[in-house]
Amino acid sequence: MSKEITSRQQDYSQWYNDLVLKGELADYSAVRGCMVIKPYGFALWENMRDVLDRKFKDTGHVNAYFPLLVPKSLFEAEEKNAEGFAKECAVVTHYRLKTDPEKHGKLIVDPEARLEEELIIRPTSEAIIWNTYKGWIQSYRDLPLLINQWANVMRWEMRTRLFLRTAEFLWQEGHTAHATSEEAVAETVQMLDVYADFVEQYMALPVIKGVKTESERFAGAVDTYCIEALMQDGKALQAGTSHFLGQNFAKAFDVKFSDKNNKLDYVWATSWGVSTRLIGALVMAHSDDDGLILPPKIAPLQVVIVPIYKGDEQRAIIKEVMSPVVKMLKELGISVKYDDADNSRPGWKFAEHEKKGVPVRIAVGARDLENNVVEVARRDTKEKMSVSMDGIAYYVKTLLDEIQLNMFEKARIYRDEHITKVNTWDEFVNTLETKAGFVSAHWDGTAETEAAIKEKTKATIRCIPLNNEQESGKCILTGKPSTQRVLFAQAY
RNA sequence: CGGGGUGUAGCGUAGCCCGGUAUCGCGCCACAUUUGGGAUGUGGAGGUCGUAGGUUCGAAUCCUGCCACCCCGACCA
Repeated sequence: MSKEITSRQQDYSQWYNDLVLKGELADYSAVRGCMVIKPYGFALWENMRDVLDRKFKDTGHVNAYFPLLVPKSLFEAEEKNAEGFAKECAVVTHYRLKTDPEKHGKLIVDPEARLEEELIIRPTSEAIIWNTYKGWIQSYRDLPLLINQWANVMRWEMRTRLFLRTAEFLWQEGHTAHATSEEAVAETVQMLDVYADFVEQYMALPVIKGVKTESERFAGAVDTYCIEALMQDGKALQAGTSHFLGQNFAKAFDVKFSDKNNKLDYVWATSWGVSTRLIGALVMAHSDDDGLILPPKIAPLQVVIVPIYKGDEQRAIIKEVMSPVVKMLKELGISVKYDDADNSRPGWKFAEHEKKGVPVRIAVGARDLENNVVEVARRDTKEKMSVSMDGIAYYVKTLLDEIQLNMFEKARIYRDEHITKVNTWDEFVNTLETKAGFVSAHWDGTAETEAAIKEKTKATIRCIPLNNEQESGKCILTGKPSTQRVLFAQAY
């Protein structure tokens, strides 16, 4: 059916690109590794952002904004953080251009305008934020400090992919400061729960909550908590992270507070973030060979109505009959487009809206009007139903909820079927090669073994699941004793 | 950054080896007939051939640099 979209089977990567480009989520730009987020894709991001922002505020956070540029001296203050990001930083060295004396109409960097101190385009904002917090925190009364920022960041990645890994991306980053370690850990876990709830309830994407191993940890963190999702090709994708930073940044930026007993101590910190990468996850997890399939709760457009008419008179009559339906849907909080544009035919519109993943389509023609029905088609299962006009808005509202649940269930079943417990190295390798997905296996707890497994199979430890069942076993590679299974997978 | 590939109208392409001013399809515009799964006919518009140089009487074509994109690696959210 689809003339434009490469099938998953044929070329999974190309399928993904086709969906993003032809689903009008984003476009390539003239800048290396940077994409243009198109209106439809940005509307999706706005919906996601709005839900998350509400959740952050409901858990006591406020928004602020910090500078894009970070002086190098601040950036290097927290050693591990600086080291971790150093090789992917864009650096501002000059503040002026001038006309090229040799080539008319061209500009060159003015060598006279070199900055005394280079400025780093933030790959993440801990440095500039903690430098600021130093001035804001003196007493336990100033704590906790619970701030989030919506921003763009830049990481000069070697190889970029639309939404999944772009040089510049949009995200939110929460940065909090607390009086005790316990409180900071509780915050870290709370925000992980916020993310998990959002991704599962709104994006209809089941996740596994866990903790990263040392080698996968955020640079500068004591612990990195994460949510991991599974894509349709069996690869895992890190959907969000929440870091317990201990006192590392407080020490690096000298942020101390007096407690109730007038004792001076460094504050405890967290940071947490999700990015436009989530859109990539959404696309890869749910869509099919006909195009995007978007979950109703965050779809830019939930319902499209396509009238089918012969001549202007019928077109007017159908519009007349359907306008109360449109009104009613809007009153129920449903976004709806009445697509009676005369420049394309119904079949074209059907295909177009399927490609863009609109959850519900209503088609209505003269034949339907006679019978007081409409044709309702759902994007997730592609089922078509003839439904009475009476109470149609409520029917659609219920259907949207059902689609949301169905999408989650389908993804959950797929995910659960792709968590395989293995006990030997052969089973492990075989599972990765033939089935993919998460592989649950014993590991001896060392970074060396983890690296060796990555070297041999490309699989990494995605996480040690929270509330993990404790059981004794033997490491699949070394045979050394282990107390719990961890989740391996090949990842994006 | 290493290996492989690509860049010609909005999209997909032919032409390149062997230099002589760009082919076809879709889309777009106008009109007509159409409209329940990507309509049909007739007429028409649209191109600094990624970009900057070089060779040449003449470059989409040959040479060099650069840029971007795709795939595979290393790196990474």
